[in-house]
Amino acid sequence: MVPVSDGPTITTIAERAGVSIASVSRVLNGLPTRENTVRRVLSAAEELGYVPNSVARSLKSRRTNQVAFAMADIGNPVYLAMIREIQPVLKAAGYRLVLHSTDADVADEIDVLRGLGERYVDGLIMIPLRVSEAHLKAVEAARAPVVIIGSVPDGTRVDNIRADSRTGVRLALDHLHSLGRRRIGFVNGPLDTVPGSARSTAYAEALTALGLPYDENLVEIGDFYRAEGAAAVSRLLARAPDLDAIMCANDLIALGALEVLRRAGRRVPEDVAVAGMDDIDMAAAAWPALTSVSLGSAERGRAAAELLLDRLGNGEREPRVVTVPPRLVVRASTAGEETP
Amino acid sequence: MVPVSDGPTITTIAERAGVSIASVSRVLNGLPTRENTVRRVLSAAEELGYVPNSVARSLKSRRTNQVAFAMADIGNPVYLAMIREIQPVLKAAGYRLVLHSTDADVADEIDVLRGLGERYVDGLIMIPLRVSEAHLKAVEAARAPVVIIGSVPDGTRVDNIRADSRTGVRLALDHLHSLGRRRIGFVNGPLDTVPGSARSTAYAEALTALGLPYDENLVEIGDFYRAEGAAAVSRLLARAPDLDAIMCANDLIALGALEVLRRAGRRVPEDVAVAGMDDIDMAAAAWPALTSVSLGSAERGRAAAELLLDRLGNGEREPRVVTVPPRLVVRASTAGEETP
DNA sequence: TCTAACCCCGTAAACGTTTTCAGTAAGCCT
DNA sequence: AGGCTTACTGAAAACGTTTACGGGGTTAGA
Repeated sequence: MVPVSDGPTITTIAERAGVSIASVSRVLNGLPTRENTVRRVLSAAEELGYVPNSVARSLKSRRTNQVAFAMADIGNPVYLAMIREIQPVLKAAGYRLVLHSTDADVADEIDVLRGLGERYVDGLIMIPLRVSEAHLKAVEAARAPVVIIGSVPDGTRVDNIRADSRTGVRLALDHLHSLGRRRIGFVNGPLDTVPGSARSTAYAEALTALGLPYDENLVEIGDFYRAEGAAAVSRLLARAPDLDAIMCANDLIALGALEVLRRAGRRVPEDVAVAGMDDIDMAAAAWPALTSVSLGSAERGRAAAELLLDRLGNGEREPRVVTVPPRLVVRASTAGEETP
Repeated sequence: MVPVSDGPTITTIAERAGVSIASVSRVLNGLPTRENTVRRVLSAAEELGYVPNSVARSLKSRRTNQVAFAMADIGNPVYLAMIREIQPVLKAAGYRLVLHSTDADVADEIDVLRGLGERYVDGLIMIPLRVSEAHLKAVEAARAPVVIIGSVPDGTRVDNIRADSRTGVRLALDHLHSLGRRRIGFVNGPLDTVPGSARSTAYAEALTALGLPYDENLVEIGDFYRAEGAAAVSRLLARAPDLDAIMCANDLIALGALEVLRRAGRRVPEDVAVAGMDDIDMAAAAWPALTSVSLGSAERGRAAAELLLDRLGNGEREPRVVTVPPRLVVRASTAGEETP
């Protein structure tokens, strides 16, 4: 466990096997070599417990076999679901995963992008919570392939994975409407975030499509976490006590909503139906189990990894945009039969 | 975004500034240099948008500024809690985090350890689910500092972070006992895992200490996941319908237990009290909120990171063992007043 | 004016690989 | 047997840094 003196290198092997380092390299890389040489080199390598130095290899080959993933916060189950898909895909392709948690700090995210110049990774998958001009500039200037999860302006020259939260919100609201709900509240996260703004627009549009009025009293802004979500739901309940459903911009908020409603003595779904978004693992484990719109976190993660690998194999192709369709997962919090 | 022709190197800068690469390097590293040279180099670097190549730097300096974290499965909330602590500590010290998910596969874990020879990281934090002879051998032979989270045999020459699940189980059982529970079931994960075996012993010991008999019918083995845990709880309920409490070897199992009990029409905690271990985020969000023994995942993560950093600064000190004390977090699932 | 001391700077080696290029030995054909 | 091809090998360069070493210029002291 204590750092060993100094590991063997191909030079050590070459000396012991009585050949040149070139031959050693060839043998180790499976290039055609005389049987006898192969044997000598391999046994020397074996005896010495040789392990190739990946740093030296990277310097020469200009590839690190590492890919970075940058997100706001590993604690967020959505990002976690993505990592769970990304990791095996990369691993299968021989890449290691380097993790960056940026706390949604723009400067930090730009740093990551500029850091690509250091060449410690071959590519980057990034999921910025907010997308600024600075981001776009940095992305275009990046020294390695980048895949962005989360919509960027059309025309940005970057591989892009998108969720379709517009359709997603629409699915949920249609569902609530079909259950007879007409006073449907909406609890969102910050409007200056990518998901926040998209879902805000989507809510308004869906109401219009359903012929329901947009009532400011039915909308509340908090943050994408449980505690903040719960607080926002409390405010919403106070302002619009007559609501019969709450659409939450993500599942963490929805979990907070369940808690608040329970404390307030409102039955879910009888009195108030609750729907979330993202379909995180916890949604199924909640009680009542949470109806949620899956935005395909896992699929987006996988798609991002695949897109990046593809790009790493072919640097010159045109940027691609992949949109992952949403899917409504109906559970007890809207359509439940169970009562406590 | 498309890979740029070829980034500037110190050679490029040297040419433009009309100095040698040595001077460039000196300036960039802040070594004493004539004012005039400094200015020329810095402005050349600026104009060229120079970013140092970390691979070349690593090759020379023999440090990568990367640390690996290897665990069975990123999906597990316990490991996640650890990562959340480890990441910022490492980041503050200038290290990047490389993630390995091993699926608890021994061969895979050994691979990670042997991979240290490739020198792509300066150190490793590993949390093996099972600890075999092969592990210990590989750890002792590792070419870079290693910190193991999870007990290893005394005397193993490796920095080691331990939870104290013995005391943890004891805390929970004392608590249940003090609430008047006497038929306390136990749902565990596989006995050949580090936590599984520790908690199994601890359960038996705690019963003895409390003067309660060990009843085989009260013990069931499943796996450390919700679904498997739920199945195990079902079997347990069938075998011992008279139990009045269930101690679960982790919170995922406990969440499964809540579900099964609810379906079975048993009230929690009135009919059956439920306690878990690990105190994952979800425990507080469950309903009823889950009593859980915190084994200090966050603290263990942080301690591991700090121990590794310390070791990276001082390779020769004696291995250290840090034990993080458990803490009982009482919530509604054992001591709740609320009823549905 | 000469020497000593000092300060910068450039040359070159080194880190551990991969890869090009040229050379040698062996085998084959005529 | 001599020339040609083939098959393998070794020397050396290269990847982009850091750093030991020594040389050259300047300044100060004698």
